[in-house]
Amino acid sequence: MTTLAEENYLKAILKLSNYSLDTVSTNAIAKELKTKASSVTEMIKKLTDKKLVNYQKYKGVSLSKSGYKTAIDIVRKHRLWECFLVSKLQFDWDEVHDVAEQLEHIKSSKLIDSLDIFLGKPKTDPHGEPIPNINGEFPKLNSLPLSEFPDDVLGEVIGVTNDTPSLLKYLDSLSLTIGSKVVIKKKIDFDNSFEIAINNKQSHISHKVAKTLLIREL
Amino acid sequence: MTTLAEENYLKAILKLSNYSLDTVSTNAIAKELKTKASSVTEMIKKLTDKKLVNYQKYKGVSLSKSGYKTAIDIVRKHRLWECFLVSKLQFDWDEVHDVAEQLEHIKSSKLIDSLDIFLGKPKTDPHGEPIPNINGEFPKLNSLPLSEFPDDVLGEVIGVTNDTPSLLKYLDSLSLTIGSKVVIKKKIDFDNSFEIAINNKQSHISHKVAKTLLIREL
DNA sequence: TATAAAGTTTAGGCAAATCTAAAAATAATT
DNA sequence: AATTATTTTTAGATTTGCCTAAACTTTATA
Repeated sequence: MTTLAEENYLKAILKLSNYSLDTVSTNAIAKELKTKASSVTEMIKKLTDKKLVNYQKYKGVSLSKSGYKTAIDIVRKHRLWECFLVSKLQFDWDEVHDVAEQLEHIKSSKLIDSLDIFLGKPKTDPHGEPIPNINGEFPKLNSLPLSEFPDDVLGEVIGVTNDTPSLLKYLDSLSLTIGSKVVIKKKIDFDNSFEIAINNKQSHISHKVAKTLLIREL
Repeated sequence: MTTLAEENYLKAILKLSNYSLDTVSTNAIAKELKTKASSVTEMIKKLTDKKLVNYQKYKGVSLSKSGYKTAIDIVRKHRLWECFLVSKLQFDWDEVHDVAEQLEHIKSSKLIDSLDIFLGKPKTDPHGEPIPNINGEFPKLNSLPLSEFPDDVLGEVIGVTNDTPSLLKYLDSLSLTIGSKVVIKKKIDFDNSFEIAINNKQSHISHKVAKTLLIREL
């Protein structure tokens, strides 16, 4: 059985490895979890003992197969609970994160599988992030970040890969939400920003914001 | 903010005081939480510092006003989550306890109040236990334990004040579930047991079981 | 390629929550 | 009322997860 702290470490490693089995550095984990590198080293040892990660001193950690599955299950729970909060309890999409952060640690496979069915086995959470299925596999969503989307092609926003409330509020203010139609009009080389049309209305966004938007070609 | 351990102590004290502000002994708490009296003493000191209980050495503890409200809120959460599991996720009533035990510690008043509305503000949980409202008040349910119910009067089972799975399975096997019609036919003095009719079918139950059944006169 | 800088680990402590064993207070019994 | 039994508290350890400071590796730079 994994503790709450262990689960948060596994989740951080999964995120920093871009949902792969790639190696992640001690400092990166410390930064992600707002803790100290020495604490990370200690926890890595415990995770190693439990065979949840592979580790070599000074060389970084990577998730083991079972660590990967454990971490994916937490992501699955987090995203399903976000769906529940938004679609059943009328939460706004910028209010769900902290509560889902708690709910993701509830241990009951019957609970999460029933919830999945109750919600109609959603493929994405309210921010458009893909939800791993019961076997830990991600659905394929044929989408690209806006920052990599081709110019002058009509696309639809299907997700936001960051749920910082300030970003979500900003996007709301631009009417740049799930379902919005977007076209890249011009790329500004100087700062990598974008002139775009949102539902045919002219606008401008930074590269940092463009990276967070998932777009599907229409 | 209360820790998980603190919340479990408050809940135990509330239960042992019969949902009052009565004094409870150290040993009783230790037994309820399957821990040692010395651990209880230590925790009581912390709860005292946080003004959640009133305490005098060797004289037992009682909940303070704020401790009572905190404990009642946990009970409210526990019972609302049980409703959710049974009515929305198709759990059986004998499967909900362990999961609700985890869910009751999720901290978000918006979550629990939305859940309450989503469920239609239920007055009782799947075992018939009353659910405190948002102000911590119990609904009145005009019912009695079967052990105190008058003879030869038709009643309806509206609750079971104990959710041990073995009891619930036993009650299922007797068809003695919420909504069943019962009449006490005879009290057996020797062991305080009861001859009863369940939906007009003759049966026999112990005093211990009769105490757990909440009956409303029809 | 030596040396400085950055990253990582070890050593030693701290707080929360638990335990055992022993001491102290209260309650029960002769 | 004195003694025994029970209950409660204290003292001292243990585990988990975190911290700071110092030591050690690796990487970058002059």
